[in-house]
Amino acid sequence: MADDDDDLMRRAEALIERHRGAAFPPLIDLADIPTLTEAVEPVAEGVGIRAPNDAVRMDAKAIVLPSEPSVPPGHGLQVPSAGAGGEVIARVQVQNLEHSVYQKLRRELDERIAEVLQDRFMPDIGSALDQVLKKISEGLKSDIGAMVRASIEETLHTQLKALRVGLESKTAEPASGQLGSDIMPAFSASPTPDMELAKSFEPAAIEARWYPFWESSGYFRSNSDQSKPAYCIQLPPPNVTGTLHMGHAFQQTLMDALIRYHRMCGYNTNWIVGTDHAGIATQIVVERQLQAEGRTRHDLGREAFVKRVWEWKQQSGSTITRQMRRLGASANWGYADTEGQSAGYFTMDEKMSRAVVEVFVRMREQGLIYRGKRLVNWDPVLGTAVSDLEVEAEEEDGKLWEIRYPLEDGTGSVVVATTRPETMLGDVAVAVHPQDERYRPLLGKRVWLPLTGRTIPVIADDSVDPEFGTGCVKVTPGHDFNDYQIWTRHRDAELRDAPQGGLISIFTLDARIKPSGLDDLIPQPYRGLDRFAARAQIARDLAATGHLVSEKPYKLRVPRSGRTEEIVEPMLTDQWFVQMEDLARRGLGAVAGGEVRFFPEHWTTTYNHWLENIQDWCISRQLWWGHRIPAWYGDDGAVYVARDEAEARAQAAARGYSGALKRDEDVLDTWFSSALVPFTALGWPEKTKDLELFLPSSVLVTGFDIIFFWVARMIMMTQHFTDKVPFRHVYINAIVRDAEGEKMSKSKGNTLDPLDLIDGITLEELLAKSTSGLLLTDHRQKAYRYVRQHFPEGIPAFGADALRFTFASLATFARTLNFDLNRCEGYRNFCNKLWNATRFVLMNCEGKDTGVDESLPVELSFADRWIVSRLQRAEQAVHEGYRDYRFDMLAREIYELTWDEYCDWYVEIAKVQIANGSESQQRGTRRTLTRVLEAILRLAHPVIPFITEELWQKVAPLAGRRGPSIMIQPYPRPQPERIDETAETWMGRLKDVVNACRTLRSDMGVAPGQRMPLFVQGDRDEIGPLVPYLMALARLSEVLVTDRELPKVDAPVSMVGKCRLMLKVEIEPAVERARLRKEKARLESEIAKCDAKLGNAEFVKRAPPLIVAQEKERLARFKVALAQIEEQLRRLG
RNA sequence: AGGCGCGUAGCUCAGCUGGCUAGAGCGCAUCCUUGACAUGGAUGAGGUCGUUGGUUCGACUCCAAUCGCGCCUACCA
Repeated sequence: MADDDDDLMRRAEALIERHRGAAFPPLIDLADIPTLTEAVEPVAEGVGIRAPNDAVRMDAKAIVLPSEPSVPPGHGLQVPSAGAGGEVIARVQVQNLEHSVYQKLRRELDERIAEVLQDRFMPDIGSALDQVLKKISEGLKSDIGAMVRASIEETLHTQLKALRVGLESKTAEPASGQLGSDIMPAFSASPTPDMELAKSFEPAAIEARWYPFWESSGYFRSNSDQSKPAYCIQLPPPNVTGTLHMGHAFQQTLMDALIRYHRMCGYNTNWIVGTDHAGIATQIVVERQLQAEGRTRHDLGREAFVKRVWEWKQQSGSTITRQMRRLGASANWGYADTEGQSAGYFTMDEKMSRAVVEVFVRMREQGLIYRGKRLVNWDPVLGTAVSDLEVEAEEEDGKLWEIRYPLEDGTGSVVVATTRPETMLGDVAVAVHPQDERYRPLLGKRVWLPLTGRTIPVIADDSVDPEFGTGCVKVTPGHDFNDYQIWTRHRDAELRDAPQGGLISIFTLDARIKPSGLDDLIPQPYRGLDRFAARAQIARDLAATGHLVSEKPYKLRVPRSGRTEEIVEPMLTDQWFVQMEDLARRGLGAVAGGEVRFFPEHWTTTYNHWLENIQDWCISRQLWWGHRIPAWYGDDGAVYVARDEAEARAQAAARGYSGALKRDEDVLDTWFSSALVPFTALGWPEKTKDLELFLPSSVLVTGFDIIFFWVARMIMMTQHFTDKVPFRHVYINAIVRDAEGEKMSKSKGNTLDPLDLIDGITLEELLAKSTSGLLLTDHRQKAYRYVRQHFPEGIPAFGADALRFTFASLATFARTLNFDLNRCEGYRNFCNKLWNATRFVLMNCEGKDTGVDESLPVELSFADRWIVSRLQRAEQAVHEGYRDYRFDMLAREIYELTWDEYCDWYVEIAKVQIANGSESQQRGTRRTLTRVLEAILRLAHPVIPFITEELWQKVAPLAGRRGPSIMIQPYPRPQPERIDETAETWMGRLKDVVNACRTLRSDMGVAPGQRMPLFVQGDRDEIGPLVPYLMALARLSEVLVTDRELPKVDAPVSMVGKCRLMLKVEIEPAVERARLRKEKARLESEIAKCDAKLGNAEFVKRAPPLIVAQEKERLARFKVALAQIEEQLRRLG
C-alpha cells in the first residue's frame, strides 16, 4: 500500500520535474473538443487582432483574439486596454458564442483537464500522465490552438501544484507516531508558505498544514493561570471501538467553536477529552473477532481475553481522536493522557480505575451501594444483567393466549391471559382487583395450575385492572416485574407457604427451563427446553388438555437488549445496586435551583421526570471487560468491599476470618465510571488545583439520548463527591438525520461519513462502503439504491470548514437536524467567496499603503464608515449567538456580513474609491478593506478555523496585526462608538437607488454593457455624494440631479423614498405599460390595507402613536407614487 | 395512557418579548464571463404561515380545540 503510493509519487514527481520551467506542454488535443473548434472559429475568421507579444492567450474567462484593432460589428463589445507592448489589445467578448455553448465548452474542457489530472483516488497517475504526454508530441497547428494551449497550461500548472501538495501530504512521514498518515496527513509545519493564493479555495492542503502546526505549538493546552477566567468543556468520551459519525462531528464542531471563541476571548480554556472503554460494546466487538477465528472468549479464559481486548484497544483505540483532528478540534489532547497516545484519558486507565474503586468503596461505606437478589433485565445471549435504560421495547406482532385455571373445589374456573405461556410454570397465584364483584367469592380459594398438578391461591391486588381482559392475572414473580411487585405485597400473607417462598425462577441463565433442581414444580417433559420451545410445547399441551381458551394475534411491546437485540428475560440474580433516592433528590435540586441550566430549556422536564421516578441502579454486569467490582467473598459468605485485596484481608482479619478470599467476578456498568468523569478526569480523589479551576465545567454538549444514561448521573455523582455541580450549562444538541428527516442507519444506506464530506468520495467507493458489512441482500439493495439516487456523482470534497459551517448553521434549537448536502455545498461556496474576497484585497493592497502608519492622513467616506459600523453590529450579534448557544444565528450573521455586505457592496465601492480617490482616500479605503477583512477572519475563525488561518496570515500584516496564529488573537469586540447611523443612512440610500436602477434596467431589458444617464428629482445634498458610486454600481453614463420636475419624456420612473429616479432609456411602450400596471396594482393593495387600518377608529385610538404615524406616512407615500404611475400610464395611452 | 417537539416557498430551515411589503440557502426562470470569485453577478416567479375558534386596534407570533408527523416515558397481563 505505502509502497505503491511511494512509487506513484516518484513517477508523478519525475514527470512534473521533467516538464517544469519551460512551457509545460499542452495535455489536451483540441480535436477532442468539437465544441471549441465549432464555437471559436467563425469569430476568429472575421476578427484577426494582432497580438503585441507572445504572451497573449486565452484564459478561461475571455477569449482574446490576436488581430488588427478592429472588431466587426455585431461580434462583440470593444473594451480597450493598454497592451504590454504599447499596442492596443482588443478584448473581445464573443457575443455569438451562445451561453449554452460556452457552458458546454467549459464543461468539456474541465472534464478533459480532470481526466488528465485525476484526483488522489486515481489508481495510477503516472500512466495517465504518460498517456497524455503522447498526445503532446502531436502538437497543435492553429493560432487559436496555441492560445488555448497556453491557457490550459496555466490551469494545469495550478492544479498540478495542488496535486503535488496533496501527494506530499499523503506520503510524508507522520510528524509524530500518533498521527497515522491515512487519517491525518502530517506536514512539517511552515506556517506561511510564500505562495500566491490559488484561484479558488482548495481545502485539503490548507487543513493538512495548519492542524499539526497548532497542535505542536501547544495552543490547545490549558494552563494554571489563575488571572484568566477558566472555560472548560468535557467531551462526552466516545467509545474506543467507535469511528466518527455525523452526530460526533456535529457536537464536536459546536464544542470546538465554543472553545476557540472563548480562547480568543481570553479565557483559560480546557477541552478535556478521553475515550470510554464501553464495556459491552467493546467486548462484543472482540468476541466477534474471536468468532471469526472459530473461538469464544471461554476458550481463551478471562485473563487472556481481557489481554486481547487491551491489545485491540491499543491498536485501534485512537482512530476516533485522529478523526476529530481532521475536523480541527482544538482539544487538550495531552491532558490526563496516561496512555501516552495524545488522546486524553481512558476510562479504564490506571488513574481512572483507582478513582472508580475509591468511589465504590466510599459509597458502600455510606450505605449507598448494596448487593441483593433482585429481578433484573437479563440478556441471555451476553449472559449479563443490563439496566432499564439499556432495554428497548418495540411493538411487535405476538400472540395472546387465554388459559383456563379450574377451581380446586370444582365449582368453576378462572381465565387468565398471557403473552408468555411458558412462564405459567412459575406461577404462584392468580390475582384479581379487590373491588371486582365477579371474583369476590373466589378470594381465598385455590385454583389448579394446569399441566403441573399444583394449586395456587386467588389473591386480591390493586394493580389489577378489572377492565382489561377477564380481570384475572396470573402471577409469576420470578419472571415479571409487575408480578414481582405483587409478590412483595403478599409474600408475608397468602404467599407465605408457597414453594420457593413464592419466588420461583424457572429459567437457567441462558433462558432454558431448568433441567433439574425444581423437579417438584416443573414436569419432566419441559425440563431443559429452550424458552421458545417450551412456549410452543406448553401451548400445545394446554390445547390438548382443554385448558386453552383461545390463541390470537396480538401486538405487544417486546423488551430487547439494546446491544444484542435479544429478547430480555426478567431474571432473579444477585446484583449490586446504587440507592438512588437521595442522590436523585439532590440532582433535581441542582436544576431546580438554577445551578445547572438546560439549553433548550424544555429538556429540564425530561430530566425531572426521570429523576422523579427513578429506580435503584443495577451497576453489576456479568462481563469480563470493565472495572472489576472491588468486593471479596470469604468462604463463610461474608463480603468485604475494599480498595485492594490487602485491605479486604485486613477487614476479614478484624472480623476473625483468615480463610480464602475470592474476588467478585462481575464488572461495573460502563456508565458508572462515565458518571465520575467530571471530577476524576481532573485528578480526584487528590485535591488538585484543576479541580478548583475547572470544576464545574462551563457547558456540556451532548445528545438527549444520554440525558438519563449520563447527564443525570454525572450531576448526582459529582454533587455527592465534590459538593459541586459538574457543569453549569447543558446544551442538548439535535439528532442528525438525513435530508428527508430519516434516521441515519447503515441498513438504509443513508449514513454519511463526515470524512467523506471533507475529502470527497467517488460513487464507486461510496457504493462499496455503504453496502459492505450489510448481511441482508435486502439491506444491501436498499443501501445501493439510496446511494445511487442521492449521490449519483459521489460526494465532492467540501473541506472541514464548509462542513463545520454547515453544522453551525443547522444548529437551531430544534430537536432534529436534517443534514442537507446542498447546504454543505452552499457553505463551501461561502468559503470560496471569502477566499476570493481576500485575493481581491491582497491584489489591491499588497505592497501598497494600507494605513498601517497611523500618522499619515486618512480620509474615510460614508461607505468606509458604514462597513465599520456594520461590523460592530455583526460582532455584537455573534457574541450574543455564542452566549445563547444560537450557532445558527451567529453563522448567519457572519455569512451575511461577509457576502451580502462586505463582498456585494463594500468591495464594489472600494473599487470606485481606489480608482478615483485621492491619496488619503485610497489609503482610507485600503485601510478599511484590510482591517474589516481581518476582523471578519477573526470573527469567523471559531467556526471555520482552517481557511481563516490561511488567509489571516496574509491579511494581518496589512491590517497592522502580528502574531504566529489567528487562533491566539483576541476575538473582535464590538465598539459601540463606531456605530455610525449617519453613514448607515447614506448607505441605505445608495443601496436603494442602485437597486431601483438595476430593477429598471432589468425590467426594461437593457443590455448589460449599455450605460445610460439617470435623472434624479430630489435633494442635491442627498444624492450628490452618491454619484460616483451610482455610476459604477448601476452602470450609468451620468447622473443628473434636479430639485425641479423631471422632463416629461417616455422613460421609466421609480420612487426611492422622496426621490424620483428616471432612467433615460429607450422604452418599449408595451413593456413599460406592463411594468407600471404591476406597480399600480401593488400600490393599490397597499393603500387598501393602510386605509382599512386607519379607517378603524379603534386602531387609531389604541395603537401606539408611533405605529399610527408610520401608517399615515406610508399611506401618503403610496398615494403620491400611485398618482405618478397613473399619470405615466395616461401619457403612454 | 401520559409527556414533549414539529407543521412557514418545490426542498432544507430562520422569524427574538404580538406592529413597516413574512426572510435565507438550494432549486426554478430570464439575462450576464466586466481583472476577486461561474464554487460568481443581476433580476424575477413562488407562501390564504396545518385547520378552526378565541384574546387583541392588530396574530406566523399568545390561548384553546383539532388534524398530521416524529420522539420520549409507562406494570396493562
